[in-house]
Amino acid sequence: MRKPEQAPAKTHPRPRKAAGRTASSRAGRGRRTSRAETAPYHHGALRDALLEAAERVLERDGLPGLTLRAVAREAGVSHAAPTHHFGDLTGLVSELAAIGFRQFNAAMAAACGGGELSINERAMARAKAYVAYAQAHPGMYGLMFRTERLDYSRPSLHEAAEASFAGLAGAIAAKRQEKISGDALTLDQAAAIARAWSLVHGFTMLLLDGRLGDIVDRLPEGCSTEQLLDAMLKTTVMKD
Amino acid sequence: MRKPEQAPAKTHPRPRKAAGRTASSRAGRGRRTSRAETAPYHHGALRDALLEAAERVLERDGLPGLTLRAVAREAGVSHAAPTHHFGDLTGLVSELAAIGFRQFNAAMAAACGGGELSINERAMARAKAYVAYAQAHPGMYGLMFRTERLDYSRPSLHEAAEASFAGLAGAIAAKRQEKISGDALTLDQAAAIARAWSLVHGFTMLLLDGRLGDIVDRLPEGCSTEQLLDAMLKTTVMKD
DNA sequence: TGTTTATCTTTACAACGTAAAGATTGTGGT
DNA sequence: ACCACAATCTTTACGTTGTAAAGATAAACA
Repeated sequence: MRKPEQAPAKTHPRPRKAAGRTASSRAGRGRRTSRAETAPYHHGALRDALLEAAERVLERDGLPGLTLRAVAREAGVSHAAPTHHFGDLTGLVSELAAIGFRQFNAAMAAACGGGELSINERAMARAKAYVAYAQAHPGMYGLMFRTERLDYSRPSLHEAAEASFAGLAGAIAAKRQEKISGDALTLDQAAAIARAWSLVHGFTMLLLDGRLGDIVDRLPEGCSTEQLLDAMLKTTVMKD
Repeated sequence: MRKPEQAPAKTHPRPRKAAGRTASSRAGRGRRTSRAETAPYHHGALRDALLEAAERVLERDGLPGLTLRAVAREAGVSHAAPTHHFGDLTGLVSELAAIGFRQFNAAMAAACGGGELSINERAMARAKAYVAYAQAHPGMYGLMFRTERLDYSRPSLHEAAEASFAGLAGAIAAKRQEKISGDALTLDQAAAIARAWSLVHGFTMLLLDGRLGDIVDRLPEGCSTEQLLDAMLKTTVMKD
């Protein structure tokens, strides 16, 4: 009864057999203490478990490996279980992206720290945290910024992504010592925001795609990508 | 027997039966044994026809619609025909991306024009051509810059992409009135190149993803994205 | 002319997303 | 306590995709 799934995966995808999951599923029906390690018919917190499994699959196998069935295997449930919680692949991916945006925002907020940093130092710290998050979680960052399968009409995703934008705009406003009136921008303000975001986002994308490799390889001895980022930002960030 | 191909298309994809296909005589060879109406078994120039079909499919249906079978349908051949010419989907996509890079480079070179522009004007023209190409061919641009399924070990793709980088680096060098010694860069030079590329690339990606919508909507009356790009570049491009 | 080779088609298979129906368990009403 | 109902998870099924392999056809070549 359990055989049609978890097939050998003969072609190109990573075999990467699911580790555990052997004697678990059909074991105890009688006792229902909800503390047992055995997987009962009702998981109890499958939705969160699926999202965690999805993040593992994403960072391990990359975006093309992030499939509904792979996530279900990773979580140890039937291949159709995710559908019930997320509707379809777009739903799962969008909820995962929302988590990513929250992590991302938290990382940048933490980098800004308390009040012991100057405005300029905070802007630099935020930019570095931006790139650092993407390097630490390339799968997540790719999911958030390069997938067409995101449904921004989902409140959780829309909200988390909006917070990301608001944080950026707020930082720019603080640097210019202006207050942004939520509904209107001058051309200069808009250009400053677009410039900062485009610069950091573009650098991150090119870096993750390995397209800056040609540049990094030609740097003087001992120069890292962080120094490159630093040098790149120094003239631009300082002048807004 | 079953007729698994070409009939159903029940869900979203377009049926779009092969239309023309009569003018496939296409000379090229000494012998024209091709019947006037019926398609000859041997196409004659299927490789190029597939690439053109792929570009049509891409711009019409987007990246997710660009499948081997869809391209074969568009070209009016069997679903396995592309495999013979490109090996696999990565091969087809990579060759198409190479074409995209060549179009892209040609567009930027044309925008720089002859010698009637100043160095700064040429840099601006190049940046605007960059964004304009992406807006005119969003599918192609997405294919070139956001797909993981590219095989840069293919000479055609590697070469075309390399030319893109060389053109950019050359433009920066011209602006700084330096000559770049192909094998080494100072940190300042590298930062200038990374800055220009990141800025334009990031802006383009955010624009195509609709993530600048919040900014554009808050612009003063009658401000277009071109003006935003202009304002964004003006301070930065001018100072390198 | 006959053979060989390149090109295209047919057939086949595993993986995928998704819909629908069945099985199991938690929950609320009486 | 009991039972109907709803939520959760599994099975089954279908159409899609990429890709391998074998068959058919036309061009090239001896």
